[in-house]
Amino acid sequence: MSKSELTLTPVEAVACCSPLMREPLSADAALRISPLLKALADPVRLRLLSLVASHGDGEACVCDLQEAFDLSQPTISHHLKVLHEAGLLERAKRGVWVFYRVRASAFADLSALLGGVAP
Amino acid sequence: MSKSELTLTPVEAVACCSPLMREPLSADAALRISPLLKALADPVRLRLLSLVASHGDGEACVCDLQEAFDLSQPTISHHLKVLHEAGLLERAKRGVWVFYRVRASAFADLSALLGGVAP
DNA sequence: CCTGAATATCGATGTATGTCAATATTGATG
DNA sequence: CATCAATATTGACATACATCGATATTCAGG
Repeated sequence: MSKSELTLTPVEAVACCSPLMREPLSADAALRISPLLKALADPVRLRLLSLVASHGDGEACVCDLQEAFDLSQPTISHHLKVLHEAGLLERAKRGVWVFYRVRASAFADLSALLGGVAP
Repeated sequence: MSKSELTLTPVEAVACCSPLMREPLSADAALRISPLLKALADPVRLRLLSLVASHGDGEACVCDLQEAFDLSQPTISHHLKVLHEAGLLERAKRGVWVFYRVRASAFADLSALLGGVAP
């Protein structure tokens, strides 16, 4: 599929919003932002994200991540997909391995939205 | 049930954690933090929070909030309860009315967790 | 090519969650 | 105290989601 201008990842949808605390969020904006928070709002995904982010070189192979959990391989794969589709993780396939990397800007945007530190 | 010292609201559980990006989140910490994000991860609750925060005086009556939604009264009441139990909103009953107010520190903590702007 | 390893997808299942209508509770007021 | 208005609780229902086992896909080596 091509990436049209109309399909934003949840992360992209957040970047353009004034902080939550300054003015009422439109119903539309809320609908675009909530999937990003849903993606974050799971203990396994929080740890996955944190593991990737704090891994050497900011990149981690799926095989590195599985070991940290007592969950099946499909389950980990599912969670990584959710994080990727939300725009929080980048995917890179090298040989048989798949490496994930955190999209740093995602967290700056989220932090701006929530923290409300006005520019 | 009484509120013992051992039961923290999700917000209280976040305050003590180093940023997501610096070191791997423990399974335990992830379990304590995720309910807070779950509370946020709903479009209605995002708007409720934003409405309360941006309302005059930082405080809003339930009656003010209902009008903004095309949802039943019990549904709004339910969402406000979720936000309150997560530690994101304070409740104050005055007469027949109930007023909600944002717990400002909650967002500072969240922002610190996600943004990773180390102190 | 065939095999094995790494990852993804599929289908099923139990549990959590958003929503509503009905009802309960609480407080102000006649 | 009887009543009405504001909010909360309950019970029911449909949908979403986390998880698993089984299977498919993709790639490297022999």
